[in-house]
Amino acid sequence: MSNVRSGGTERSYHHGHLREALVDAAVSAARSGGPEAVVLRAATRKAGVSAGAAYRHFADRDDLLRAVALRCLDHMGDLMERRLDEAERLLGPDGAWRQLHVAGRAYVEFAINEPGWFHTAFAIPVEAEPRREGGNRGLFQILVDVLDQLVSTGAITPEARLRAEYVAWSSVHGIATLVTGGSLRDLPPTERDASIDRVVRSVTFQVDNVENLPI
Amino acid sequence: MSNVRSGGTERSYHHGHLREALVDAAVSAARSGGPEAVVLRAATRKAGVSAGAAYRHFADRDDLLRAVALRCLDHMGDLMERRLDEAERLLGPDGAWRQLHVAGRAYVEFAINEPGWFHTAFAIPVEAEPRREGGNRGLFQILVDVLDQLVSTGAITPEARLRAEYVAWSSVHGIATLVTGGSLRDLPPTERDASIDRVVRSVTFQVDNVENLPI
DNA sequence: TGTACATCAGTGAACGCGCGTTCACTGATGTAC
DNA sequence: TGTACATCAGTGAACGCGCGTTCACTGATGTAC
Repeated sequence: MSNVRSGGTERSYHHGHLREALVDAAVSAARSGGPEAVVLRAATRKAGVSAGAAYRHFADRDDLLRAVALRCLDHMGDLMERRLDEAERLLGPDGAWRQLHVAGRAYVEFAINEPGWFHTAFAIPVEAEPRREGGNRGLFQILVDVLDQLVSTGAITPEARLRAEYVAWSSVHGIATLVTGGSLRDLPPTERDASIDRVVRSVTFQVDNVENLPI
Repeated sequence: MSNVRSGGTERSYHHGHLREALVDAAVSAARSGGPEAVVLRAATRKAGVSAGAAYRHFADRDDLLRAVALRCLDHMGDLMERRLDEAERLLGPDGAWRQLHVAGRAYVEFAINEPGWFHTAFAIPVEAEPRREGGNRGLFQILVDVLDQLVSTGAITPEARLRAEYVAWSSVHGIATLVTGGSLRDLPPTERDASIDRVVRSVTFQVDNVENLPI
């Protein structure tokens, strides 16, 4: 079974697409088990190949984990792009604000629906790959673009734009983390959703205000 | 060395405080290595005791990890209480806002100065212990109290108070996570600190605003 | 005050586990002539 | 078109590792009489 190619033909000595097959296997393990489930030997087993074969394609286990994390980030970026595309049709003059809102919501949506992938995406440092043809812009770039649009449409001042990515990202990443396995893991779903809603909405006010506090 | 009591007397067959000794050992391992460094066998070795002895005090490894996480949360709560106490002397009429600010800052301060403990604190679900004599109120209770004071001093409306803990906590937990080992791990320190500052300040606006957005 | 005994904290040896990684090898592929 | 050969992806056996956990045991402690 496992040593048969997708076409149904017997697997030859050379696999042909082993690298992808290993990443596929590990990505699917990570989906249910998170980063800990990214296990070299398990991936080779699933690909129907001996354990040592992995080392023709990855320097070590972390190298595989990085590849898996990239795929998880990619899935996340895909969802965000998709949600932004869907929202674009509905766009009014306050469009830039709504994009920020939609992007944030999609971020948390992904974390909730794919907690394994979400945690794997951030389990190891990866430097962004050059954008692939047909690929999404990447999480961070999407956020940057949306915030830049707030400035270019005059919704916020350039002063408010400064470090706004950290503000927006922190909120959304924080609620996503707390709610998927963190301390808020056991919130009842309706309360959980209301909280997410409150957090995502409040990002607007965070980004929009830059006055100084008394201290 | 390791099998000698603190008084310098030879260790007897019965350790006397093995549970604490094991937690101490594991807490100190977690400080530099995070939750993965909480290893039963290592803790017994450090306490100068056989591996099996741990099972007189902990059901399994997770049981030890929970005890360690509680201690980490406790350290965190201590820092927050301390910072709040220090700030109290300086308090003016806008005191409640400043308390929120100080508490948030202390949260991130802890994460940055003790990343191992910070990650261990949230590595496993723990239900809060009853408050010990002289102990702190616990992270979440501190946050709740501070937010309640915003209402009682009239700084925010009861409506704004609703789910404000999630909003405040998400921001602060998000930036702490991203900056300690997360995607913002490599931010240069000055930029990092400026970002933390921006995020913590912006919590105010998040909490203070509850208007509805167009969507 | 002394002795028998229950209690229970710690011993030490062993188990099974699955992992990451290395290495000399072998089989398939494709290229040069 | 056929043959020699270099290349390199995959084999399979082995290594060392340290872990969590169990178990029959032993030694110290404190309590009842």
